[in-house]
Amino acid sequence: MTVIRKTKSVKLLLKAFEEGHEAISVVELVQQLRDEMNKTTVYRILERLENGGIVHSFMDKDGLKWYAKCGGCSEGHHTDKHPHFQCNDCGKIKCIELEVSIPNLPNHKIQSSELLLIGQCAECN
Amino acid sequence: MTVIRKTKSVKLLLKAFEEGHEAISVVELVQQLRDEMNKTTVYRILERLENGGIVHSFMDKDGLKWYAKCGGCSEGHHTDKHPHFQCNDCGKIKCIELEVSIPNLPNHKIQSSELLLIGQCAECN
DNA sequence: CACTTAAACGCAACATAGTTGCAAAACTAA
DNA sequence: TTAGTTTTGCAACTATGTTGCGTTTAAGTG
Repeated sequence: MTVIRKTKSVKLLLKAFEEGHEAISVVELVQQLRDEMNKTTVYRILERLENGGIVHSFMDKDGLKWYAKCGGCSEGHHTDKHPHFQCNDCGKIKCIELEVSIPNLPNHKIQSSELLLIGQCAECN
Repeated sequence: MTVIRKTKSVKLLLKAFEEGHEAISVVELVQQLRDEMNKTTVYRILERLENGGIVHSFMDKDGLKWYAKCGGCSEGHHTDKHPHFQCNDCGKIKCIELEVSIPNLPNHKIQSSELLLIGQCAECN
């Protein structure tokens, strides 16, 4: 089991996930923390946090990477299969805490799934 | 209604969608057609074809853009909400012709959705 | 505390997907 | 044929994400 050391940088990143946002894009994190740490560090810490089951990642409608705090993941076994909603107007993404039934495909082994809902959020509607 | 002119380049691109593949990444198309046309042309024709409802696009697990032939789209109204399956081993993607029930979110207007299933395909399994 | 070892970090350079502006070429319609 | 519009190629650019490597920081041990 890999231990994630709570370095100064790690703490700063974790704090970013505590502040209202449901999900944050890597681009925004790099921008937000540009005075505190290098962008390479941001990428590497996020990878560590994901491997450790602290956060999970997914791609948005434009192919950019986002992270959000996991609500039921453990190392090596990310059970989070909840969908994400991205607003076409403000671009924000939030986790939708709903179970989605994944279709069963003959001869296929499904390991994970990503459901992205796209539209207009409550604020922009 | 926009008419898509069947230029030589457009015909070549359309042919690429007829040959076995279910979905093709832009990267592969650019590579495949590199002697026939410029990559900018590939991007622009794909955009036209999508607006015309001939093909639809989506992002894969790595944030790369893929296209596939629509089976029920018309201009400006892409009704294709079927999921896509991407193999973790060979990387190929195919359209899954199944209806998926999209959850209803209060105060949200959902305009489209993308469900990507990730695992191992029949060939790699 | 001093020393050793491993993990984390910064920096610069790189790789690659996708975009833009502009001029040349191709096509359409009269 | 000519005039006007659309399409294409090319080069330059933007942006996300990655890699290698040397330096710093932190953890563990005697």
